Amino acid sequence: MGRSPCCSKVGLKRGPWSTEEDTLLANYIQEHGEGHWRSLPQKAGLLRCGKSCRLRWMNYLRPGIKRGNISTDEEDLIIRLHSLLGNRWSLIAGRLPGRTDNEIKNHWNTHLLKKLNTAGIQPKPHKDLPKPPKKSNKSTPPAAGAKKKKTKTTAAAPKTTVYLPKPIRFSSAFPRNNSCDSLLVSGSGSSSNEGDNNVEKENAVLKVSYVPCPLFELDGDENYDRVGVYGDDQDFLNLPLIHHSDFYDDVNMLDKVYDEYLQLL
DNA sequence: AAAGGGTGCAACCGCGGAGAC
DNA sequence: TGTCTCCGCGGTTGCACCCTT
Repeated sequence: MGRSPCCSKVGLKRGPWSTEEDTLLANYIQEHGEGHWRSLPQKAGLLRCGKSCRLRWMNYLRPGIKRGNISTDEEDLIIRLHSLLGNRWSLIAGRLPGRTDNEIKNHWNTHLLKKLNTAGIQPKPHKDLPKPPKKSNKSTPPAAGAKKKKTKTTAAAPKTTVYLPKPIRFSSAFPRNNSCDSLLVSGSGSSSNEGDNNVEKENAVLKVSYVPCPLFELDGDENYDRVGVYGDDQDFLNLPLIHHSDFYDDVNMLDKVYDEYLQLL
């Protein structure tokens, strides 16, 4: 195909953005709106490539961006969403208002991964899962792990079904307060002293939080989809779990996970 | 106080999807 | 149907800052 580079690198500035550049970009977007990133730098008087402008806007300049201080609740949610979605940072970010995919990705790689490792958990995003079906909706991203060297989806791919379950609450099953402490597993033994051993407690939270589940697809608005990656005739709910877990051994548990997720939102 | 290593974050890179033509 | 462009995504890198010795 001979894809041309997104921008000629000759004469374009790289590296950290100056406040002057930020101002130029922000002013231009305020006036003209987002989009047309390729032509934006020239029009805005920036010596940057469009991708760089877009990234700067999305991750830093965009109104409503929260920076730093990711709370434990947010961490918890990230872990849970990651267990559901894998490395689909944009989807995860979409569930955390004011957070960017880049920030979440960085936080995951620098903080949460370590925490999980400390807790003896090896996060396994759904690399081995079948790819989610392409939705007609443009917002559907590719499956995590299907990024590099991925082959084009075959035209003969089976027709897929998108499930749109109604949220059903199971609050009694997973009683939950703000910090999800109620999800602590008492099986590991001493949970007698409340709030004393923070590390153990945190690890327990992590152990519960990071539970591999079948793949879910979130759409852009406040609805959610359960995406069947299976053929029309197959009953998604009857399919076995792809990742086995001590915690989730039946379909009801999946619904509970769903409910937890909804409650978190 | 200085050096070295570690950490965290901003930015870049390369790829694929989607749409236009 | 094939090609091209734009856009967005996830993985990776570079570097400034922080911490330890």
